[in-house]
Amino acid sequence: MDEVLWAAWMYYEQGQKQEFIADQLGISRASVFNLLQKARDERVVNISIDPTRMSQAVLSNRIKDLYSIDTCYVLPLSTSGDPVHDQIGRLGARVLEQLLRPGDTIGVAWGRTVLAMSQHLQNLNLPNVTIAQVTGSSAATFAFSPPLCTSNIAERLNARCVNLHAPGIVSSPDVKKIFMAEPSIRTHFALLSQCTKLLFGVTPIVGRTLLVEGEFMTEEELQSYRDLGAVGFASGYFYDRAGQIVRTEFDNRHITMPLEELRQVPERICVGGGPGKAESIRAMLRAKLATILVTDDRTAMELVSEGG
Amino acid sequence: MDEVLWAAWMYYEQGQKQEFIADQLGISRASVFNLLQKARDERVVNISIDPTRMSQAVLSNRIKDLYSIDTCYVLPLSTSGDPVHDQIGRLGARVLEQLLRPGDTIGVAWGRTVLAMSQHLQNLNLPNVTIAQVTGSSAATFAFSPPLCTSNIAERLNARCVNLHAPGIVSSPDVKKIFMAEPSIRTHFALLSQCTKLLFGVTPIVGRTLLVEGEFMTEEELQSYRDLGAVGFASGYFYDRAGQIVRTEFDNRHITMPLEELRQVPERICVGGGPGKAESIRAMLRAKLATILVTDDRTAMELVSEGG
DNA sequence: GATTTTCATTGACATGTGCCAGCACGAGTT
DNA sequence: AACTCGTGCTGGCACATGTCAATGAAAATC
Repeated sequence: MDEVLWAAWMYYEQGQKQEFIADQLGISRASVFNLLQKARDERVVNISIDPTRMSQAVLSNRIKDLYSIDTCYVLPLSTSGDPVHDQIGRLGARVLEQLLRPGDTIGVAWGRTVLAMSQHLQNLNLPNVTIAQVTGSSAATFAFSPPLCTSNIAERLNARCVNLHAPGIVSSPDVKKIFMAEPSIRTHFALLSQCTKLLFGVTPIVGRTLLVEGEFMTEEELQSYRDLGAVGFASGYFYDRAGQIVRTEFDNRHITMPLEELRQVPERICVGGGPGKAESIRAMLRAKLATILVTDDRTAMELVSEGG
Repeated sequence: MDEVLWAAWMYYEQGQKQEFIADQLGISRASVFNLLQKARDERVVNISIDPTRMSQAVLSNRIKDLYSIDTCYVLPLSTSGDPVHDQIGRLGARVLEQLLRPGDTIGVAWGRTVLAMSQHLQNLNLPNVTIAQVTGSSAATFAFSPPLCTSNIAERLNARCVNLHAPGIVSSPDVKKIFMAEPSIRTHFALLSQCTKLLFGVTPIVGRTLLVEGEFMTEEELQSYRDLGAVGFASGYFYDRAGQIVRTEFDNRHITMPLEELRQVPERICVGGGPGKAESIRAMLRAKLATILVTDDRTAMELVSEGG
């Protein structure tokens, strides 16, 4: 344990060669390499890119102006092995790390990218940070479910984790009302209304979607939104191409942060990108759900080009 | 500029090889190397070690308990080319980066180690941080003078820099009184009393010292402190082996933060180490000038061993 | 106590990186 | 136009790093 630290210090801060360190510690150079590997794995060393730079590129600024958001971070997407949502999660992690302040309360939705992001966060240790689940859980348990996204992020940030102990969807509007009147649920929503930051993904609603596959809703329920012109879903709400929120009776059974309160949150970070998501993201931006966007360069190109 | 960013991202976040990046960008591998170099120089990438680990070692905890301070960071000192104060400055930089909070006001003294520290700070960008000079300047201009230490740190942290526009030593107590009554000086000292953190070095007062060489005081003035049993100087005050503050008429001509206010600052970080400093540091700790100590392992050993 | 499993450690080889001298090109100078 | 200077890019070599199968010591199992 201590050896990892010493090796890391000598290598990364003092710029010593592995061989020198091996001599000092009386072990083989290969072992020094292993110690350094461990140091990286256990995040004893932080190697990270200043995310503000990612928002200074030309593309970022055009998007920022075009959609009147506060900041846009654009990732240079490479043909590496990692899937797109993983790479975006990585940049999202850097962004959150930079934006995080002591005393923050962060509302977290769910999704593949949000989970990926949680996995790439460094272990930070700012005082008095709270991570709160924005949406109730779905019936099925899958890797990127709301409680998992929330608790993963809280763990990495050494923050208080507040899960929402309620289903995401209930059977009738009346049941929702009953739930919402419960003291423990009321407390949770009171906390949510205090959020200083919000974190969510986007999903288009064409073809097979996570919404249906995650047993969050049925194909029929989803279709009813499509019929009303919805093109995407983010932070708990559906919206159409023009950025208008689309509602059906489903909303009355959905236990999630109210739209008015959501829009009050000063910093609302949306992480999302990859092929086929551009249209959905464009509409989401028009709906003013996000103030900060983290995406990839391909999607960013689409966002500025077909100004449709 | 953009290329630096892309290369850095692909290399450090995606783990691509330089050759691959060279292909992508259509340049030679050597150029990619140069871009990465630039990225490191310009601090587009941050490579740093989590300093909390440095305070979890056995040695750190013994010092912490022995001298009743809040935290002690211990550096594994190697026989590398870098001088000791430079290495300690490096660790000090990591510590400050971790402790820094939005809205902080940081009082900065001066010294070789404090300057070294400023040079190793990353470019951070927390809102509303102020760096204030604790002591007036000396007549001679040397590299680690109070205004330089202050402004270097402020620059790196993108913080407001407030220099103290007054000499460190004046010719008589009356002149000090006149200075202290000046509105601009009063404003400065009002700011200092609001400090949330303090940063200073230590110097032993045997042999040729910076105090005399920096033309801060004369050899005779220094000797008068030695005669009264002083063994060190830190954050503007002399103290003896038992940790008692030692005063001479010199104090009445010294323009610096008052002792009572200094001890009110919640986090007082002392950076210092290297051969011959242990005794001075021990006495400084007894004088309760610091709450946080950053030092090297050799000095740390001395601090716990000869419990004199 | 013998046998198997696990795991950290290592030497040696394969690969990636750092460095430097030399080249090409544009800007400023005569 | 010729010259000089400065800057940025590149090829190729020396060296540093990453990888992996083999080794041996400790722990677990029988």
